[in-house]
Amino acid sequence: MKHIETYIAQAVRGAVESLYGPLADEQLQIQKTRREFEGDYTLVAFPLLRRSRKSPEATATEIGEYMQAHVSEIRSFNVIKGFLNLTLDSSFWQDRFAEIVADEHFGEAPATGRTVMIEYSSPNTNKPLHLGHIRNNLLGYSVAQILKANGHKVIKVNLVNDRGIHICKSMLAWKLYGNGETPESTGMKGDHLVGKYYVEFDKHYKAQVKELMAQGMSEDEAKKQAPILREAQEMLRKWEAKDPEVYALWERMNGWVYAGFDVTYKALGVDFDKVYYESQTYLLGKSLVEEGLRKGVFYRREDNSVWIDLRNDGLDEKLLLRGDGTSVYMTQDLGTAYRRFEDNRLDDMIYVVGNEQNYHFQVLKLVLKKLGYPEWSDHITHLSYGMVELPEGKMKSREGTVVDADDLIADMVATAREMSAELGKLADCSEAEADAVSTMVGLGALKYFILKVDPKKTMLFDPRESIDFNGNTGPFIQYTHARIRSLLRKAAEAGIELQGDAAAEYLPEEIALVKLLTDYPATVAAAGADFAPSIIGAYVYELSKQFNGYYHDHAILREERAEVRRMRLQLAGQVARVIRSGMALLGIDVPERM
RNA sequence: GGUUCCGUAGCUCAGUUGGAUAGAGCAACAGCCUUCUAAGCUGUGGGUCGCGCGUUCGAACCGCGCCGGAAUCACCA
Repeated sequence: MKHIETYIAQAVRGAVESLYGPLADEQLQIQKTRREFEGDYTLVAFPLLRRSRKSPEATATEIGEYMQAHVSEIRSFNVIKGFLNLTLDSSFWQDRFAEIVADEHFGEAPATGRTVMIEYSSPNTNKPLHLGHIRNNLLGYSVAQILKANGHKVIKVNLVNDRGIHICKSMLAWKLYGNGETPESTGMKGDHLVGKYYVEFDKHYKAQVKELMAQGMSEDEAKKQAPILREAQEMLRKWEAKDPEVYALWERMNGWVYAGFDVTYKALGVDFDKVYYESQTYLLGKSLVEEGLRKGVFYRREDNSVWIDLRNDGLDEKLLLRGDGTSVYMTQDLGTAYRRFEDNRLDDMIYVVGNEQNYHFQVLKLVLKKLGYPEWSDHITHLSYGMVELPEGKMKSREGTVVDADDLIADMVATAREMSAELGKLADCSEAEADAVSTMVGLGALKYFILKVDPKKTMLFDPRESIDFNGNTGPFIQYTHARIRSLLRKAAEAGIELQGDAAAEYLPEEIALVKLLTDYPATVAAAGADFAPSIIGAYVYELSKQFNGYYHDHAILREERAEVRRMRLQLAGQVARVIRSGMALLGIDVPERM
């Protein structure tokens, strides 16, 4: 189905041009009529005054009269100040509704042939996932869903930071204090067990620093000299040299972490088409650095380190390769970017990474451009998101104020369960069904809460108060869906035929719902263009809210006129369908009952 | 100090890319369940859109300058 606004715009343009002659695009301003005024679409007359040489009111009236006479879909119009409000005939909307019902792929754009890669999650393997990762994962997954709905081929990738000093810290602490503990022996999730030893390391490290300082060493020196840190650094060197014992321990403990992550990812409902491991990619990019040196884009310092000078671009000098020839973050990212574009013929590459990396991505794009790959540079998007803060301020792992992802998910589900029990909602359900619904609702609340916020903004998360199940929330939308599904079940039980002709007079509220439904494809397109799940969230909420008002005021199943009842059931069914579809773009499931 | 981002109701957030009287939810208060699920619906109160100047028919939105906050500017990843 074509976007209706485009169709209307063409009709209006035709009318205005036959009155005043050819128009530039910016002179034709059409928008949906605001709710407080009567009408479907509004033409702003001000930009046309120079052509009409009349007052705003006279211009708008003239166009309105012309359109009413010449465009069959226009039923009436009114003019308020310089605004021409056009009302379409209700048969126009009924035809649109019939199109929606018939369209099996409503809301999905046809294939574009474009391939987009999106990287998200990108965890370290030394500790479990936390609230910040949740925002990242939900954003990445949702944007991937939205891009698919926009007709792109999407490749979801994870880049796991599985190597480095942080992993060695956990490994060493486990070796020293672990007594051979395993996830099996302790019953702990693997990522939590490894995280426990990361904390353990920090404890001993701090104690050692304190002791060295008590012996008269300066703080800076003590922080460098603490034996346990030296040992961890030694371990990293051994790892790079592929020392069999260290390597085996590394593989074993990372294996625990991956098993743990898998559980969390599954609980969150996110997945990946491909997982990259930094241990396999960290050497990439060195040849690109060589290339940059040859081209004179980079330069080498006396100590052999390689740099790029970006001061003319408003940035600083940036290190690309260490003096000892080992790679840094930027080296690796250049390499992976190169490989990804070469291997996959990507049209776009999206990185879902926190805003603390804004500078990094500025540099990455500039370096690629200067290396002579503007076609990549221009198609890299850093989908930057703000921190999630707690009422006490920022999360700090050292102070134990981190909100653990697994705990949070479990809490949300438990709360949903309690709420259901309190409201007596799932009394006649099986235990398994009650579990499934509570999981959907708890996660729906969490996901919607996070995704409705503009990613750029730092957001506040109050574990006690923020997550609500009433008002502008995931459960509100899920509930709307469940009520409609209940209606349809009952209709089926009563043997009411839903298919077929449903010719009936539409109420204004019903036209309003149809209008909202027709907005869905354009909403999906807008969300895709901006990588903005929040646009979908706002739309689905609006649709639910509007339907709830309608549901409250009008009988649907209890309506006695058969064709009106059928039309209303069909309308409700399409609302439920679009809710389900939109929520799926957010990665949120909707229940049949709740 | 440089760069980037943010600032809208007591709180959490929208605001269709410059349009009409700036909107939701939460919290507060007042109502609505013998009738399709009350996780719902209706109503009341609540605003110097951080501040100032400019651009124009028109600015929360664009430009400039301030104020406040965040991130970053590492031979960490």
